[in-house]
Amino acid sequence: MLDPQLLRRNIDQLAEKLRARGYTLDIDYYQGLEKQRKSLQSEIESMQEQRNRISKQIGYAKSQGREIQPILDSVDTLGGQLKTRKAELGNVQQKLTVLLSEIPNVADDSVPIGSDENDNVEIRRWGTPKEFDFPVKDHVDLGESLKLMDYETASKLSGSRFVVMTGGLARLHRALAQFMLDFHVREHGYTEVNVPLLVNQQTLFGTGQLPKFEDDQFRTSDDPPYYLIPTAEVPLTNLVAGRILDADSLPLRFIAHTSCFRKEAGSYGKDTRGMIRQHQFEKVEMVHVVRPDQSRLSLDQMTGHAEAILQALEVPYRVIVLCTGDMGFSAAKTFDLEVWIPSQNQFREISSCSTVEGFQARRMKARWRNPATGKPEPVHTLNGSGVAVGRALVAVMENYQNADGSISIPAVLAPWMGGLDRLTGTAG
RNA sequence: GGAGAGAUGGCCGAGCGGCUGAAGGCGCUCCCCUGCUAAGGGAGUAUACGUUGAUAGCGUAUCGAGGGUUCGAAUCCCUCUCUCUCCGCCA
Repeated sequence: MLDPQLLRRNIDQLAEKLRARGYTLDIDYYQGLEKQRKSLQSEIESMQEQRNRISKQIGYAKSQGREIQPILDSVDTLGGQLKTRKAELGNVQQKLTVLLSEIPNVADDSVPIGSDENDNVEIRRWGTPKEFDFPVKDHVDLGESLKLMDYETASKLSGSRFVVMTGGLARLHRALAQFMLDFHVREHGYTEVNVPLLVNQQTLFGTGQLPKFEDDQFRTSDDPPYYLIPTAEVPLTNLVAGRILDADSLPLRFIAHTSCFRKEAGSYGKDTRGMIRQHQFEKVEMVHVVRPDQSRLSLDQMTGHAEAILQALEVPYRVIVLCTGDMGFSAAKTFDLEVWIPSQNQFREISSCSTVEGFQARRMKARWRNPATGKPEPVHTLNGSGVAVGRALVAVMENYQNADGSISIPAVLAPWMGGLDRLTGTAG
Protein backbone atom coordinates (compact mmCIF):
# COMPACT_ATOMS: atom_id res chain seq x y z
CA MET A 1 0.00 0.00 0.00
CA LEU A 2 1.29 3.40 -0.95
CA ASP A 3 1.37 6.27 1.47
CA PRO A 4 -2.10 7.82 1.07
CA GLN A 5 -0.42 11.23 1.28
CA LEU A 6 1.20 10.51 -2.09
CA LEU A 7 -2.21 10.21 -3.68
CA ARG A 8 -3.53 13.29 -1.97
CA ARG A 9 -0.62 15.58 -2.65
CA ASN A 10 1.15 14.60 -5.89
CA ILE A 11 -1.26 12.44 -7.77
CA ASP A 12 -0.08 13.45 -11.26
CA GLN A 13 3.54 12.74 -10.45
CA LEU A 14 2.52 9.45 -8.87
CA ALA A 15 0.49 8.43 -11.91
CA GLU A 16 3.54 9.16 -14.05
CA LYS A 17 5.73 6.89 -11.95
CA LEU A 18 3.15 4.12 -11.96
CA ARG A 19 2.90 4.33 -15.73
CA ALA A 20 6.56 3.32 -15.88
CA ARG A 21 5.51 0.10 -14.15
CA GLY A 22 2.71 -0.48 -16.58
CA TYR A 23 -0.03 0.53 -14.17
CA THR A 24 -2.60 3.10 -15.16
CA LEU A 25 -3.95 5.05 -12.24
CA ASP A 26 -7.53 6.20 -12.76
CA ILE A 27 -7.16 9.66 -11.31
CA ASP A 28 -10.74 10.76 -11.90
CA TYR A 29 -12.13 7.66 -10.26
CA TYR A 30 -9.88 8.09 -7.26
CA GLN A 31 -10.56 11.77 -6.83
CA GLY A 32 -14.29 11.24 -7.19
CA LEU A 33 -14.26 8.67 -4.42
CA GLU A 34 -12.01 10.76 -2.24
CA LYS A 35 -14.29 13.76 -2.62
CA GLN A 36 -17.30 11.68 -1.59
CA ARG A 37 -15.38 10.25 1.32
CA LYS A 38 -14.45 13.66 2.61
CA SER A 39 -17.90 15.16 2.49
CA LEU A 40 -19.57 12.06 3.94
CA GLN A 41 -17.03 11.81 6.70
CA SER A 42 -17.35 15.44 7.78
CA GLU A 43 -21.11 15.19 7.61
CA ILE A 44 -21.14 12.06 9.74
CA GLU A 45 -18.71 13.45 12.24
CA SER A 46 -20.71 16.59 12.77
CA MET A 47 -23.87 14.51 13.21
CA GLN A 48 -22.07 12.40 15.77
CA GLU A 49 -20.82 15.48 17.51
CA GLN A 50 -24.39 16.72 17.74
CA ARG A 51 -25.62 13.38 19.02
CA ASN A 52 -22.90 13.12 21.64
CA ARG A 53 -23.61 16.61 22.86
CA ILE A 54 -27.35 16.00 23.16
CA SER A 55 -26.84 12.64 24.83
CA LYS A 56 -24.78 14.35 27.47
CA GLN A 57 -27.54 16.86 28.00
CA ILE A 58 -29.97 14.00 28.51
CA GLY A 59 -27.75 12.40 31.06
CA TYR A 60 -27.37 15.68 32.86
CA ALA A 61 -31.08 16.50 32.72
CA LYS A 62 -31.92 13.08 34.08
CA SER A 63 -29.57 13.46 36.98
CA GLN A 64 -31.29 16.74 37.76
CA GLY A 65 -34.65 14.99 37.60
CA ARG A 66 -35.84 17.13 34.71
CA GLU A 67 -38.09 16.20 31.81
CA ILE A 68 -36.05 14.72 28.94
CA GLN A 69 -38.73 14.13 26.34
CA PRO A 70 -38.22 17.48 24.55
CA ILE A 71 -34.54 16.74 24.16
CA LEU A 72 -35.27 13.26 22.91
CA ASP A 73 -37.59 14.73 20.30
CA SER A 74 -34.85 16.98 19.02
CA VAL A 75 -32.70 13.99 18.01
CA ASP A 76 -35.62 12.04 16.69
CA THR A 77 -34.47 11.69 13.09
CA LEU A 78 -30.74 11.89 13.68
CA GLY A 79 -30.20 8.18 14.24
CA GLY A 80 -31.79 7.17 10.98
CA GLN A 81 -29.89 9.75 8.96
CA LEU A 82 -26.65 8.76 10.57
CA LYS A 83 -27.25 5.15 9.68
CA THR A 84 -27.81 5.78 5.99
CA ARG A 85 -24.83 8.14 5.77
CA LYS A 86 -22.61 5.59 7.49
CA ALA A 87 -23.67 2.92 5.04
CA GLU A 88 -22.79 5.25 2.16
CA LEU A 89 -19.42 6.03 3.66
CA GLY A 90 -18.71 2.35 4.21
CA ASN A 91 -19.41 1.77 0.57
CA VAL A 92 -17.07 4.51 -0.58
CA GLN A 93 -14.34 3.42 1.79
CA GLN A 94 -14.59 -0.14 0.59
CA LYS A 95 -14.01 1.03 -2.97
CA LEU A 96 -11.11 3.21 -1.91
CA THR A 97 -9.51 0.36 -0.02
CA VAL A 98 -9.77 -1.99 -2.97
CA LEU A 99 -8.31 0.64 -5.28
CA LEU A 100 -5.50 1.50 -2.90
CA SER A 101 -4.62 -2.10 -2.14
CA GLU A 102 -4.27 -2.96 -5.83
CA ILE A 103 -1.89 -0.16 -6.75
CA PRO A 104 1.67 -1.50 -7.08
CA ASN A 105 4.62 0.05 -5.31
CA VAL A 106 6.49 2.94 -6.88
CA ALA A 107 9.92 2.16 -8.26
CA ASP A 108 12.97 3.68 -6.65
CA ASP A 109 14.53 6.43 -8.77
CA SER A 110 17.61 4.31 -9.43
CA VAL A 111 15.57 1.59 -11.16
CA PRO A 112 15.97 1.51 -14.95
CA ILE A 113 12.83 2.32 -16.92
CA GLY A 114 11.65 -0.52 -19.12
CA SER A 115 8.74 -2.68 -20.10
CA ASP A 116 9.87 -6.29 -19.65
CA GLU A 117 12.79 -8.57 -18.79
CA ASN A 118 14.66 -7.47 -21.91
CA ASP A 119 15.19 -4.08 -20.30
CA ASN A 120 16.77 -5.45 -17.13
CA VAL A 121 20.35 -4.33 -16.62
CA GLU A 122 23.25 -6.60 -15.76
CA ILE A 123 25.29 -5.26 -12.85
CA ARG A 124 28.10 -7.80 -12.48
CA ARG A 125 29.17 -11.39 -13.11
CA TRP A 126 30.97 -13.89 -10.94
CA GLY A 127 32.74 -17.06 -12.05
CA THR A 128 33.35 -18.53 -15.46
CA PRO A 129 31.12 -21.18 -16.99
CA LYS A 130 33.01 -24.45 -17.16
CA GLU A 131 33.99 -25.83 -20.57
CA PHE A 132 32.72 -29.39 -20.84
CA ASP A 133 34.57 -31.78 -23.16
CA PHE A 134 31.48 -33.97 -23.49
CA PRO A 135 27.87 -33.25 -24.40
CA VAL A 136 26.19 -31.83 -21.29
CA LYS A 137 22.98 -33.32 -20.01
CA ASP A 138 20.27 -31.33 -18.36
CA HIS A 139 19.34 -32.08 -14.76
CA VAL A 140 16.36 -34.22 -15.79
CA ASP A 141 18.47 -36.55 -17.89
CA LEU A 142 21.12 -36.66 -15.21
CA GLY A 143 18.67 -37.36 -12.41
CA GLU A 144 16.60 -39.90 -14.29
CA SER A 145 19.52 -41.87 -15.63
CA LEU A 146 20.93 -42.06 -12.11
CA LYS A 147 17.46 -43.21 -11.01
CA LEU A 148 17.42 -40.55 -8.33
CA MET A 149 14.77 -38.31 -9.88
CA ASP A 150 11.33 -39.51 -10.92
CA TYR A 151 8.80 -37.29 -12.65
CA GLU A 152 6.54 -40.12 -13.74
CA THR A 153 5.84 -41.26 -10.22
CA ALA A 154 5.38 -37.68 -9.05
CA SER A 155 2.85 -37.18 -11.79
CA LYS A 156 1.01 -40.29 -10.62
CA LEU A 157 0.98 -39.04 -7.06
CA SER A 158 0.08 -35.45 -7.79
CA GLY A 159 0.27 -34.27 -11.40
CA SER A 160 2.58 -32.13 -13.44
CA ARG A 161 5.14 -29.79 -11.89
CA PHE A 162 6.06 -32.17 -9.08
CA VAL A 163 9.07 -34.39 -8.57
CA VAL A 164 10.14 -37.35 -6.48
CA MET A 165 13.80 -37.41 -5.46
CA THR A 166 15.52 -40.41 -3.96
CA GLY A 167 18.67 -41.39 -2.09
CA GLY A 168 21.74 -39.24 -2.56
CA LEU A 169 19.88 -36.65 -4.58
CA ALA A 170 17.27 -36.17 -1.87
CA ARG A 171 20.15 -35.86 0.54
CA LEU A 172 21.95 -33.34 -1.66
CA HIS A 173 18.77 -31.29 -1.80
CA ARG A 174 18.50 -31.35 1.97
CA ALA A 175 22.21 -30.59 2.36
CA LEU A 176 21.84 -27.49 0.23
CA ALA A 177 19.04 -26.18 2.41
CA GLN A 178 20.88 -26.96 5.62
CA PHE A 179 24.08 -25.40 4.35
CA MET A 180 22.36 -22.18 3.34
CA LEU A 181 20.47 -21.88 6.59
CA ASP A 182 23.51 -22.56 8.75
CA PHE A 183 25.70 -20.30 6.65
CA HIS A 184 23.42 -17.30 6.88
CA VAL A 185 22.88 -17.74 10.59
CA ARG A 186 26.59 -18.09 11.29
CA GLU A 187 28.07 -15.64 8.79
CA HIS A 188 25.37 -13.04 8.33
CA GLY A 189 23.69 -12.81 11.71
CA TYR A 190 20.23 -14.05 10.82
CA THR A 191 17.75 -15.37 13.33
CA GLU A 192 16.43 -18.73 12.26
CA VAL A 193 12.65 -18.94 12.40
CA ASN A 194 10.29 -21.83 11.92
CA VAL A 195 7.00 -20.53 10.57
CA PRO A 196 3.52 -21.77 9.67
CA LEU A 197 3.11 -22.88 6.07
CA LEU A 198 -0.61 -22.23 6.23
CA VAL A 199 -1.57 -18.62 6.73
CA ASN A 200 -4.75 -16.58 6.85
CA GLN A 201 -6.00 -13.91 4.48
CA GLN A 202 -4.84 -11.01 6.58
CA THR A 203 -1.27 -12.28 6.44
CA LEU A 204 -1.36 -12.62 2.68
CA PHE A 205 -2.82 -9.16 2.45
CA GLY A 206 0.04 -7.82 4.54
CA THR A 207 2.70 -8.85 2.06
CA GLY A 208 0.60 -7.97 -0.98
CA GLN A 209 -0.50 -11.35 -2.38
CA LEU A 210 -4.13 -10.54 -1.63
CA PRO A 211 -6.44 -9.29 -2.92
CA LYS A 212 -4.86 -9.02 -6.36
CA PHE A 213 -3.11 -12.37 -6.69
CA GLU A 214 -5.65 -14.73 -5.21
CA ASP A 215 -5.45 -16.92 -8.31
CA ASP A 216 -1.77 -17.65 -7.78
CA GLN A 217 -2.34 -19.07 -4.30
CA PHE A 218 -3.29 -22.53 -3.14
CA ARG A 219 -6.32 -22.15 -0.92
CA THR A 220 -6.70 -25.19 1.26
CA SER A 221 -9.95 -24.64 3.10
CA ASP A 222 -12.88 -22.31 3.31
CA ASP A 223 -14.25 -22.45 6.83
CA PRO A 224 -11.18 -20.80 8.07
CA PRO A 225 -9.67 -19.64 4.79
CA TYR A 226 -6.14 -20.99 4.90
CA TYR A 227 -3.58 -20.59 2.16
CA LEU A 228 -0.31 -22.41 1.54
CA ILE A 229 2.49 -19.87 1.57
CA PRO A 230 3.95 -18.99 -1.83
CA THR A 231 7.17 -17.96 -0.05
CA ALA A 232 8.41 -17.67 3.53
CA GLU A 233 8.51 -13.92 2.93
CA VAL A 234 4.82 -14.00 3.86
CA PRO A 235 5.04 -15.39 7.40
CA LEU A 236 8.49 -13.92 8.09
CA THR A 237 7.57 -10.36 7.22
CA ASN A 238 4.25 -10.62 9.01
CA LEU A 239 6.07 -11.50 12.21
CA VAL A 240 6.14 -7.75 12.87
CA ALA A 241 2.59 -7.04 11.68
CA GLY A 242 0.68 -4.75 14.00
CA ARG A 243 3.72 -4.09 16.15
CA ILE A 244 5.45 -0.89 17.15
CA LEU A 245 9.14 -1.72 17.37
CA ASP A 246 11.76 0.01 19.49
CA ALA A 247 14.39 1.81 17.47
CA ASP A 248 17.17 -0.21 19.07
CA SER A 249 15.55 -3.52 18.19
CA LEU A 250 16.24 -2.79 14.51
CA PRO A 251 17.44 -4.13 12.19
CA LEU A 252 15.75 -7.52 12.41
CA ARG A 253 17.08 -10.25 10.17
CA PHE A 254 14.96 -13.37 9.88
CA ILE A 255 15.63 -16.49 7.91
CA ALA A 256 13.56 -19.60 7.33
CA HIS A 257 13.74 -22.72 5.24
CA THR A 258 10.28 -23.67 4.01
CA SER A 259 8.38 -25.36 1.30
CA CYS A 260 6.62 -22.92 -1.00
CA PHE A 261 3.49 -23.50 -3.03
CA ARG A 262 2.49 -21.75 -6.21
CA LYS A 263 -0.19 -22.40 -8.76
CA GLU A 264 1.98 -20.98 -11.51
CA ALA A 265 -1.18 -19.74 -13.16
CA GLY A 266 -0.29 -17.87 -16.32
CA SER A 267 2.96 -19.72 -16.88
CA TYR A 268 1.50 -22.58 -18.91
CA GLY A 269 4.07 -24.06 -21.24
CA LYS A 270 6.93 -22.31 -19.45
CA ASP A 271 9.67 -24.50 -18.00
CA THR A 272 7.45 -27.54 -18.11
CA ARG A 273 10.45 -29.85 -18.03
CA GLY A 274 12.34 -30.39 -14.82
CA MET A 275 12.59 -28.69 -11.49
CA ILE A 276 12.84 -25.06 -12.52
CA ARG A 277 9.15 -24.29 -12.06
CA GLN A 278 7.23 -26.51 -9.66
CA HIS A 279 4.02 -26.21 -7.71
CA GLN A 280 5.95 -27.13 -4.57
CA PHE A 281 9.55 -26.17 -3.98
CA GLU A 282 11.87 -25.31 -1.16
CA LYS A 283 13.49 -22.02 -0.46
CA VAL A 284 15.65 -20.40 2.16
CA GLU A 285 14.24 -16.93 2.59
CA MET A 286 15.80 -13.84 4.14
CA VAL A 287 13.75 -10.96 5.53
CA HIS A 288 15.05 -7.67 6.88
CA VAL A 289 13.04 -5.22 8.96
CA VAL A 290 14.92 -1.93 9.06
CA ARG A 291 14.76 1.78 9.71
CA PRO A 292 13.74 3.58 6.52
CA ASP A 293 17.14 5.24 6.14
CA GLN A 294 18.80 1.81 6.13
CA SER A 295 16.81 0.06 3.44
CA ARG A 296 19.02 0.91 0.46
CA LEU A 297 22.13 -0.30 2.24
CA SER A 298 20.28 -3.32 3.51
CA LEU A 299 19.30 -4.34 -0.01
CA ASP A 300 22.94 -4.39 -1.06
CA GLN A 301 23.85 -6.43 1.99
CA MET A 302 21.07 -8.92 1.43
CA THR A 303 22.04 -9.36 -2.20
CA GLY A 304 25.59 -9.97 -1.05
CA HIS A 305 24.36 -12.62 1.37
CA ALA A 306 22.65 -14.52 -1.43
CA GLU A 307 25.73 -14.14 -3.63
CA ALA A 308 27.90 -15.62 -0.89
CA ILE A 309 25.96 -18.86 -1.20
CA LEU A 310 26.54 -19.16 -4.92
CA GLN A 311 30.20 -18.30 -4.46
CA ALA A 312 30.59 -20.95 -1.79
CA LEU A 313 28.95 -23.45 -4.12
CA GLU A 314 31.26 -22.21 -6.87
CA VAL A 315 28.61 -21.81 -9.52
CA PRO A 316 28.82 -18.91 -12.00
CA TYR A 317 26.14 -16.25 -11.74
CA ARG A 318 25.31 -12.71 -12.62
CA VAL A 319 23.43 -9.95 -10.84
CA ILE A 320 20.83 -7.94 -12.67
CA VAL A 321 18.64 -5.07 -11.60
CA LEU A 322 15.05 -5.45 -12.71
CA CYS A 323 13.57 -2.65 -14.77
CA THR A 324 10.36 -0.91 -13.79
CA GLY A 325 8.23 -3.13 -16.00
CA ASP A 326 9.59 -6.44 -14.68
CA MET A 327 9.42 -5.86 -10.95
CA GLY A 328 6.97 -7.57 -8.66
CA PHE A 329 3.89 -5.83 -7.29
CA SER A 330 5.35 -4.83 -3.92
CA ALA A 331 8.94 -4.09 -4.88
CA ALA A 332 10.58 -0.68 -5.02
CA LYS A 333 13.85 -2.15 -6.28
CA THR A 334 14.88 -5.71 -7.06
CA PHE A 335 18.18 -7.43 -7.74
CA ASP A 336 17.92 -10.88 -9.30
CA LEU A 337 20.70 -13.42 -9.08
CA GLU A 338 20.86 -15.64 -12.13
CA VAL A 339 22.87 -18.83 -12.06
CA TRP A 340 24.54 -20.47 -15.02
CA ILE A 341 22.62 -23.44 -16.40
CA PRO A 342 24.92 -25.32 -18.82
CA SER A 343 22.19 -27.30 -20.60
CA GLN A 344 20.32 -24.11 -21.44
CA ASN A 345 23.51 -22.18 -22.10
CA GLN A 346 22.06 -19.25 -20.20
CA PHE A 347 21.60 -17.69 -16.78
CA ARG A 348 18.40 -18.49 -14.85
CA GLU A 349 16.91 -16.78 -11.83
CA ILE A 350 17.87 -18.38 -8.53
CA SER A 351 17.33 -15.50 -6.12
CA SER A 352 15.40 -12.29 -6.04
CA CYS A 353 16.20 -9.65 -3.45
CA SER A 354 13.86 -6.71 -3.06
CA THR A 355 13.26 -3.73 -0.91
CA VAL A 356 9.60 -2.91 -0.67
CA GLU A 357 10.28 0.11 1.54
CA GLY A 358 7.13 0.92 3.54
CA PHE A 359 4.74 -0.76 1.12
CA GLN A 360 4.13 -3.91 3.14
CA ALA A 361 4.62 -2.19 6.49
CA ARG A 362 1.69 0.10 5.77
CA ARG A 363 -0.49 -2.85 4.77
CA MET A 364 0.35 -4.78 7.93
CA LYS A 365 0.78 -1.81 10.28
CA ALA A 366 4.35 -2.66 11.16
CA ARG A 367 5.94 0.40 12.70
CA TRP A 368 8.89 1.60 14.69
CA ARG A 369 9.09 4.52 17.05
CA ASN A 370 11.29 7.11 15.43
CA PRO A 371 13.32 8.75 18.23
CA ALA A 372 13.56 11.93 16.17
CA THR A 373 9.82 12.45 16.15
CA GLY A 374 8.71 10.17 18.97
CA LYS A 375 6.02 8.92 16.61
CA PRO A 376 5.37 5.47 15.20
CA GLU A 377 6.30 5.34 11.51
CA PRO A 378 6.20 2.46 9.02
CA VAL A 379 9.36 0.35 8.98
CA HIS A 380 10.97 -0.73 5.73
CA THR A 381 10.98 -4.39 4.86
CA LEU A 382 13.12 -6.40 2.46
CA ASN A 383 12.99 -9.95 1.29
CA GLY A 384 15.24 -12.17 -0.73
CA SER A 385 15.88 -15.79 -1.52
CA GLY A 386 19.01 -17.08 0.00
CA VAL A 387 18.61 -19.06 -2.28
CA ALA A 388 15.97 -21.21 -4.00
CA VAL A 389 16.87 -24.76 -3.01
CA GLY A 390 15.39 -26.61 -5.98
CA ARG A 391 17.07 -24.34 -8.46
CA ALA A 392 20.33 -24.55 -6.57
CA LEU A 393 20.08 -28.31 -6.90
CA VAL A 394 19.60 -27.94 -10.65
CA ALA A 395 22.62 -25.66 -10.82
CA VAL A 396 24.80 -28.02 -8.83
CA MET A 397 23.71 -31.08 -10.80
CA GLU A 398 24.40 -29.49 -14.14
CA ASN A 399 27.56 -27.58 -13.28
CA TYR A 400 29.08 -30.51 -11.40
CA GLN A 401 28.22 -33.24 -13.88
CA ASN A 402 30.89 -35.62 -15.10
CA ALA A 403 31.39 -37.37 -18.42
CA ASP A 404 30.13 -40.67 -16.99
CA GLY A 405 26.84 -39.09 -15.89
CA SER A 406 27.78 -38.93 -12.24
CA ILE A 407 27.58 -35.74 -10.23
CA SER A 408 30.30 -34.42 -7.94
CA ILE A 409 29.35 -32.78 -4.67
CA PRO A 410 30.57 -29.24 -3.95
CA ALA A 411 33.17 -29.38 -1.19
CA VAL A 412 31.31 -26.91 0.98
CA LEU A 413 28.40 -29.35 1.37
CA ALA A 414 30.56 -32.11 2.84
CA PRO A 415 29.43 -31.60 6.45
CA TRP A 416 25.84 -32.41 5.46
CA MET A 417 26.51 -35.25 3.01
CA GLY A 418 27.53 -38.00 5.38
CA GLY A 419 30.68 -38.88 3.47
CA LEU A 420 29.06 -38.98 0.08
CA ASP A 421 31.13 -37.01 -2.43
CA ARG A 422 29.65 -38.12 -5.71
CA LEU A 423 26.24 -39.22 -6.94
CA THR A 424 26.59 -42.34 -9.07
CA GLY A 425 23.12 -43.75 -8.79
CA THR A 426 24.13 -46.64 -6.57
CA ALA A 427 24.81 -44.79 -3.35
CA GLY A 428 21.89 -44.17 -1.02
C1' G B 1 -14.78 -33.13 19.90
C1' G B 2 -16.96 -32.10 25.35
C1' A B 3 -17.04 -28.71 29.98
C1' G B 4 -15.59 -24.16 32.02
C1' A B 5 -12.89 -19.25 32.53
C1' G B 6 -11.19 -15.05 30.18
C1' A B 7 -9.68 -10.85 26.36
C1' U B 8 -9.54 -3.14 28.96
C1' G B 9 -3.70 1.75 27.45
C1' G B 10 3.93 -0.08 27.22
C1' C B 11 2.74 -3.68 31.50
C1' C B 12 -0.54 -5.00 35.83
C1' G B 13 -5.43 -3.95 37.06
C1' A B 14 -10.58 -1.25 38.30
C1' G B 15 -14.87 -0.16 35.91
C1' C B 16 -23.62 0.68 38.75
C1' G B 17 -25.99 2.11 30.50
C1' G B 18 -24.79 8.80 31.08
C1' C B 19 -19.22 14.15 33.43
C1' U B 20 -14.84 7.19 31.62
C1' G B 21 -10.15 7.91 26.43
C1' A B 22 -11.00 5.15 30.47
C1' A B 23 -9.73 4.94 38.38
C1' G B 24 -5.36 2.96 40.79
C1' G B 25 -0.47 0.90 40.42
C1' C B 26 4.15 -0.12 37.70
C1' G B 27 7.29 1.54 33.94
C1' C B 28 8.97 5.74 31.07
C1' U B 29 9.87 11.37 30.20
C1' C B 30 10.49 16.25 32.16
C1' C B 31 10.73 19.47 36.45
C1' C B 32 11.40 20.37 41.81
C1' C B 33 13.59 18.88 46.39
C1' U B 34 17.73 16.38 48.46
C1' G B 35 25.62 17.73 48.78
C1' C B 36 26.57 11.06 46.63
C1' U B 37 23.08 6.74 46.83
C1' A B 38 18.18 5.82 48.60
C1' A B 39 13.71 8.22 49.53
C1' G B 40 10.16 12.32 48.46
C1' G B 41 6.96 16.09 45.62
C1' G B 42 4.80 17.89 40.87
C1' A B 43 3.55 17.54 35.63
C1' G B 44 3.21 14.55 31.47
C1' U B 45 2.90 9.75 29.04
C1' A B 46 -2.16 5.65 23.09
C1' U B 47 -3.46 5.30 17.88
C1' A B 48 -5.96 6.71 13.43
C1' C B 49 -8.71 10.15 10.70
C1' G B 50 -10.72 15.10 9.98
C1' U B 51 -10.11 20.54 10.60
C1' U B 52 -5.45 24.14 10.24
C1' G B 53 -0.07 26.75 6.18
C1' A B 54 2.06 23.78 10.40
C1' U B 55 1.53 23.48 15.82
C1' A B 56 -1.72 24.26 19.81
C1' G B 57 -6.67 23.60 19.90
C1' C B 58 -11.15 21.44 18.43
C1' G B 59 -14.06 17.27 16.42
C1' U B 60 -14.77 11.86 15.36
C1' A B 61 -13.53 6.81 16.15
C1' U B 62 -11.06 2.94 18.89
C1' C B 63 -11.71 -1.09 25.86
C1' G B 64 -10.32 -8.89 21.10
C1' A B 65 -13.43 -8.52 15.98
C1' G B 66 -18.16 -7.75 13.70
C1' G B 67 -23.34 -6.88 14.19
C1' G B 68 -27.65 -5.35 17.38
C1' U B 69 -30.65 -2.68 21.39
C1' U B 70 -30.56 2.68 23.09
C1' C B 71 -31.02 9.63 22.73
C1' G B 72 -26.40 7.49 24.81
C1' A B 73 -22.56 1.02 25.28
C1' A B 74 -16.05 -0.82 28.02
C1' U B 75 -20.79 -1.85 30.62
C1' C B 76 -26.93 -5.13 27.84
C1' C B 77 -27.96 -8.90 23.55
C1' C B 78 -26.16 -11.96 19.22
C1' U B 79 -22.20 -14.03 16.11
C1' C B 80 -17.13 -14.92 15.49
C1' U B 81 -11.80 -15.11 16.77
C1' C B 82 -8.05 -15.96 20.14
C1' U B 83 -5.98 -17.35 25.07
C1' C B 84 -6.14 -20.38 29.54
C1' U B 85 -7.86 -24.87 32.64
C1' C B 86 -9.93 -29.85 32.69
C1' C B 87 -11.56 -34.31 29.79
C1' G B 88 -11.10 -36.98 25.13
C1' C B 89 -7.80 -37.84 20.85
C1' C B 90 -3.30 -37.80 18.93
C1' A B 91 2.78 -36.47 16.45
